[in-house]
Amino acid sequence: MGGDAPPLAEEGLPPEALDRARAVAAELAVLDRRYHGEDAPEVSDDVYDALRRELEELHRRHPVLARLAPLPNAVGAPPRRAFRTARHRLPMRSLDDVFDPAAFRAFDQRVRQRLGRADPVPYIAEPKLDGLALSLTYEEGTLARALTRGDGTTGEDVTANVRRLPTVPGRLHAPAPRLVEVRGEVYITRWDFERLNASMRERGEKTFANPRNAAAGSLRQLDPSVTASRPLSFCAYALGALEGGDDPATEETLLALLGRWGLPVVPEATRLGDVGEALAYHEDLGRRREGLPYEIDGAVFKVDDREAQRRLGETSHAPRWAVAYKFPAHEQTSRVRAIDVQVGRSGALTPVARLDPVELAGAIVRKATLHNFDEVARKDVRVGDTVVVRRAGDVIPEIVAVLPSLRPPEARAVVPPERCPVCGAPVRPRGETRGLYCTGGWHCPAQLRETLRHFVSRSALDVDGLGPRLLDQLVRSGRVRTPADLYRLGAGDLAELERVGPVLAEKLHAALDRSRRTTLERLLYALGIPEVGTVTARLLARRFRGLDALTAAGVEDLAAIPGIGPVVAAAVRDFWADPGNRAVLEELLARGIVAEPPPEEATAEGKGPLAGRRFVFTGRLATFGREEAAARVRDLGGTVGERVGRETDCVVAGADPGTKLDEARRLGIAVLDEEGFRSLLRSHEQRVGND
DNA sequence: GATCCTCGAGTTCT
DNA sequence: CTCGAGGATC
Repeated sequence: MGGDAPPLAEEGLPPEALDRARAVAAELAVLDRRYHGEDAPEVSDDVYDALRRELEELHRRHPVLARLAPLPNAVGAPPRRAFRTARHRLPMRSLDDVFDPAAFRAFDQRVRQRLGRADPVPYIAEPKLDGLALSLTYEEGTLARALTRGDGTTGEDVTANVRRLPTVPGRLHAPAPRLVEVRGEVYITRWDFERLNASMRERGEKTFANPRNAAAGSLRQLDPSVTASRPLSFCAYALGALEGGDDPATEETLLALLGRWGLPVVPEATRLGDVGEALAYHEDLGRRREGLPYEIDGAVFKVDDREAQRRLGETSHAPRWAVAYKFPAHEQTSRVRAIDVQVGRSGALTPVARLDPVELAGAIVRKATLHNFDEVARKDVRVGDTVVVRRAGDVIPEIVAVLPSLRPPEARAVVPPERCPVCGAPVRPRGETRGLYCTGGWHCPAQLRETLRHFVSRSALDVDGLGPRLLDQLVRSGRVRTPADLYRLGAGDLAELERVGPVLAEKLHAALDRSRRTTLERLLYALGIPEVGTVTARLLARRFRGLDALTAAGVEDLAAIPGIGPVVAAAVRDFWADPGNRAVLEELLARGIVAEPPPEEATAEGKGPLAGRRFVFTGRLATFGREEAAARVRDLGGTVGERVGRETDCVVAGADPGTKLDEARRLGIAVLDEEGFRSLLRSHEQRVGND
């Protein structure tokens, strides 16, 4: 066999693997050209890396693909014509990447094996700044030439621009060798980046997508005076060619030498004794990443001993003695397996992309919302597409963009459904927002289940243990048709559900029973009145203090409440006007729901030591939950907001604070840590107690 | 009528 | 967290 097989019928190579590999290789080549030829690549490094890893993985699985669809010469792009080009004395290589501790340990293993050492090898570690690599040649101590990396062999001559950078010395402080090539990174701090973009916006110019693009774009200006006006920083981290001087024995002494020459040296560089310390360094840097003044995408580890470096040598594209240990990507590529349609409690139909699982900022992401069908159309997401996925604010996955060149030919655009995918009821657009809604109401199992989920949620009636799976069973078996039906269930009924034994049934029954005693504002929120969330529910509860007064209230009475206008008032009115809603409310009350009005003091406004003061919480508080903390503030007459604005008086920051803390600092708003907050409460609560 | 802020509603994963 | 839109304010 095999003798007369056609040349391309390679053993076990599925044709789709070949197609995919070729498509990815072609896309990488395009990105390469764009990245090196212009300054505004459409996709981030993360995306580029993800595609490259995918192709490498295909090569591993089907080695023949390495020949049929090779990795494009990673840094092989024509430099921009406008700059003169010059060859590097020594090629500027890239570094191999690793992404997890196991791969880093494997790197260390290889190093020690090649060096024939059983004992630990010390490393120098430094943050990997997200900027633009630069090579500076000093002759007799004077800056003679500055080259970008270019394709690694040949770079662009940006000497005139670099001479205008305040952090690059024109002359080295003595004693300098006859010729030395210093390598480092041009970058821009987060703060400078913000300011630069702000001023570009003011002048109506295009802003930069990220600090790296800003640094690259600013350095590669044809007019050096423009470069001079940009807030570029530089730091040095390596030596290239060296003539007429002593080669330092270790990376540590090398960095010290760079410093003595008057060059800014890469910050946070640290010598580490072994792998364990290296891993700890990486972890620590990752924790501090967001707080650093510049953007980094990982850490670089180099064997400290330069003689050992020489013995290790290099592969065709990277040194064997160094590695870039990158942080988990904030952006990744994945493929859309399907586009599901979810039905929310209001009947809203939401398209959700089911994705090939990818790790993103430390979590495995399988789904990403597409919000509505307009968005699907605008982004033109199709089943089978390769997409760029990001976790917005490192939390909620979103599809940033589609890579259209990787679209398989059979991918078809998604058609918005005409009938609810769950209950088959017709679908209608609602209002101006062109979202689609299922018209099935509580006959639609999905709508009913989501309504119940809201009803038992923590801010509503807070029934512990009644999750979506159980609710789904209750709905589908017909045991529950309205929220009030929940209170008809006995422990026996609950025990009939799948995966519910007598013990759990008893617990659920008790939880339901407990939830009967609640507050008016919780009940109002639980009912799911359109336009009424927690805040509006509280306003209504404080003003009317009872369901009879509330259901009898006219639109004018409602709209008279500050914070409630005609739209919300009408929504509340309409809700009570619906006989079905009234029936559910009556039945809830008949089944023993007791809604406590808010305490009298809370009704009076502008009282209490914190009256008129607005608090916002961010981060995790160790000694109480967010809700409890908020309740304590309100007890003292203060208000609690969700977002930081000019109205905010005080931000309370717990562990791992979010962007709200930055916003507070920016606006110059008082910030309390948890301890400060507790003592504030203590002092005021005592005074109230003593009255 | 424009502008700024806040609220509601939808979303993911641990 | 983000979006869109309601409400308050000038």
